[in-house]
Amino acid sequence: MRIEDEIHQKHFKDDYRRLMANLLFTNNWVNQQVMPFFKNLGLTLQQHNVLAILRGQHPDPVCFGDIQNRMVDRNSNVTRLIDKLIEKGYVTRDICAANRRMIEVRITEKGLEKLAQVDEKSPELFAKFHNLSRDEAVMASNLLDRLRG
Amino acid sequence: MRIEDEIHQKHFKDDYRRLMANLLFTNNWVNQQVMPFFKNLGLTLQQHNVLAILRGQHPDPVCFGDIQNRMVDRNSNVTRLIDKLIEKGYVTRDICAANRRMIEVRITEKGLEKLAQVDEKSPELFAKFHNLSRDEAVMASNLLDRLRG
DNA sequence: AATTTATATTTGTACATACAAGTAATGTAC
DNA sequence: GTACATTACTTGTATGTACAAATATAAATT
Repeated sequence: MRIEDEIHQKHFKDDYRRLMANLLFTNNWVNQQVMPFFKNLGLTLQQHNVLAILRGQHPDPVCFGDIQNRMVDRNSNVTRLIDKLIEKGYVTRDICAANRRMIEVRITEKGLEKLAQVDEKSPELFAKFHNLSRDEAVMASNLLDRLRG
Repeated sequence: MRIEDEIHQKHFKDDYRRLMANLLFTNNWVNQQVMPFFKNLGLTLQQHNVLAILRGQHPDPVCFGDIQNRMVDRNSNVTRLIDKLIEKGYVTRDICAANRRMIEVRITEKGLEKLAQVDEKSPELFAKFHNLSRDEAVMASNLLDRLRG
């Protein structure tokens, strides 16, 4: 469905305004696909993002700053995200011996199991994106890369 | 800059996961361009969206349900958005005589002036999107339309 | 070594969102 | 015309975000 029809707007002032509206609208659409999926598994999208970053380095730790820089959503408050993940037993946190300002975060076995559970179900989530062919997905992604300059 | 480099991730499991990360990341990027622009003018993106919808029907009123359906971000709480806009004197609200459940919202002169002020400055905002040609903006927009199915 | 500057994380707070429940007016069925 | 359902908006609340200020450690400067 064209963005014009989605938001009942006859036309846009120019193609860039149309693209901006479309990006914001599509982001909401993506969130509506993604949020219930993760909610069912007892996670938020951001919590999952952190766990995936930690698995990438496992068994090495990752510090807060690095987590922040690797997150898709940079605005997340890493301190509070980690608090939640500790409550659930998915990560551990320790003060770094070499630099006591830094916090070493590691994923636990329980965290790895949760991620495995997510992986098992995730094809069901990504099926919702298969309205585009793989080539089109690549093309869209490249256009977004170029949009950001 | 490629999404891989933005979030320091070597590769994605497939092109659809890459696209999803890219969409969420790019949405944040867009918000970071857009938010300060509107903040400077004393509005939020959603408040501006409502005002633009009201101008489209001016001098006719628009009811809450229609505002909701035309908004780019459907999750906004229209009641509270309108409260804010009334505080600022940009809109009026009246109970609809024909159906007393409905609320008629209208943009004021002051609201129209504020929108004119936004319009005057907006080329400065949209210049940030000119890393894509117009044709590419159209192509990106069409891919997003098709992604949503 | 004391002072300043920079880095890494935490905390506070105002505001926004998601989602469920509540209220009030209208429409429908009997 | 009373009872029930539906529509349109409002309110409450828990959680999340944005942004600024605070803390604590380390590094650099004098």
